[in-house]
Amino acid sequence: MIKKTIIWLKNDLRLSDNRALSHACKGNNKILFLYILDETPAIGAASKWFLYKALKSFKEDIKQKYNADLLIKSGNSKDIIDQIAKKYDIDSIVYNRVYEPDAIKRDAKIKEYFQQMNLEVKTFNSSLLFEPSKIKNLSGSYFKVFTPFWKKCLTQISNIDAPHKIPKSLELIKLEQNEGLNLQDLNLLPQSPNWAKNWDSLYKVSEEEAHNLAEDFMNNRMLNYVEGRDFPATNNTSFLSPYLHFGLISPKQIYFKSMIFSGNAGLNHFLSEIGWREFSYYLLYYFPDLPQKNFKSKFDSFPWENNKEDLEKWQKGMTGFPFIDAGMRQLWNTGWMHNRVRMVVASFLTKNLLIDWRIGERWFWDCLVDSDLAANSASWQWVAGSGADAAPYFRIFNPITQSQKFDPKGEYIRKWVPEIAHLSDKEIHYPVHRDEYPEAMVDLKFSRNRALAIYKKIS
DNA sequence: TGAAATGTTGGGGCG
DNA sequence: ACGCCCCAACATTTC
Repeated sequence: MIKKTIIWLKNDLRLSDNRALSHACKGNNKILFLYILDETPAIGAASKWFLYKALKSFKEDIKQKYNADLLIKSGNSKDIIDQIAKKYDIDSIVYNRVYEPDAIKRDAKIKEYFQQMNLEVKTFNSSLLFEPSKIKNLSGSYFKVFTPFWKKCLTQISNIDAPHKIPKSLELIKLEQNEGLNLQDLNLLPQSPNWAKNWDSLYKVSEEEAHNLAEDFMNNRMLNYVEGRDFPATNNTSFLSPYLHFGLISPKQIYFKSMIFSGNAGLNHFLSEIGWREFSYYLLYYFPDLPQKNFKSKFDSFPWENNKEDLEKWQKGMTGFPFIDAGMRQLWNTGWMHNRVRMVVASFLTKNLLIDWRIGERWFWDCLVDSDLAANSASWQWVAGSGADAAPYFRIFNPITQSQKFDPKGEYIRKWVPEIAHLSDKEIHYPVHRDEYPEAMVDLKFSRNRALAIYKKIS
């Protein structure tokens, strides 16, 4: 008997190691590829650009490999699936789980609804190495500190099943003419101004490219990862974050690919970065308010100043601190910022400017191509000190020292803050008022001590 | 996945 | 030769 199956795509825009897809291809199934733009949560502007490219590539891939079309819809997921299920006489719905709190709630309702309608609903984990519900500490509760969490995960890492291959062939449900939307109709691309007009040269977005990046990283930079990862002027990180977020590559694929470096320090470090991603999802799973609420409630009484002009200077990269401004401009112009610099600008915003981490989180959310609710909120809380296993309150980065350490020749600064590119390697780290370039917006010593006093009081 | 303040040590200049 | 001081350089403590 032939079963008609919807494969409901979310942040799993790939054909290889797509657990829901490989399941749907087993047995006597006819498949309908469905993508619904159901913004839960609302997607940031830069991420929308990446999503557009990812969908475009996925659409092309299924066309080329299976001569399949992607049915694109926008709106309420349940209503849309319901309508399609009825129209095409669907028997079964399969999808890979997502782990954002609102989406979990939404999907639970959807699953229940269709099961009651006697449809088969099958879900899979295709975006995490470890299912959050399966990792617990000895007392049966959840880990709140990264190291023991990751240690526990590592004891189970050899159980991870190998990535699935791309299904060779599949049967299709024939779509009616003009069913669904054109990709353009989703309004994912910026119009006026089109700030992403040169982004095609920055990102090739495809499943194939995700694997190329992973391999390029492993072949050329993994061995130097421990040291190299900290220098924003160099290209020593994997650059995989947006591809991971939208599922153009899975963490299991990355893990298996990286096994040739087994035992290497670079690999362990790299895997622990994957581990932080897992930990972020894990925390979000057990503490669904993570994007809004301080994990440590002591921080609820933190006297944030939230000065609007200060925030704007930070957002525009006009703080007068070259390293900070380089980072903020890299973010604005490219939708990405080097991890080392993310920590420094976040520390500056929360500690030197006393601006609420949630405001910084929102800015990153809108500007990053790799915006990820779990990673973004967990990381901002980590920097602010309000998070689980957070940086201690007194760990305040000095943007000048960080600049001297991690951009010793000022290459990163020169690239993004050209107004001061003529300064010497020595001078370039220090705030200088030059023409359009502003004076330092705060006194580091003063603002540091002010933050210390406040943090000391509330913790 | 800090930085600054404070403490300790040891070499060298000097009377 | 010796004690004294200075001050890097490193170590420890504190925030």
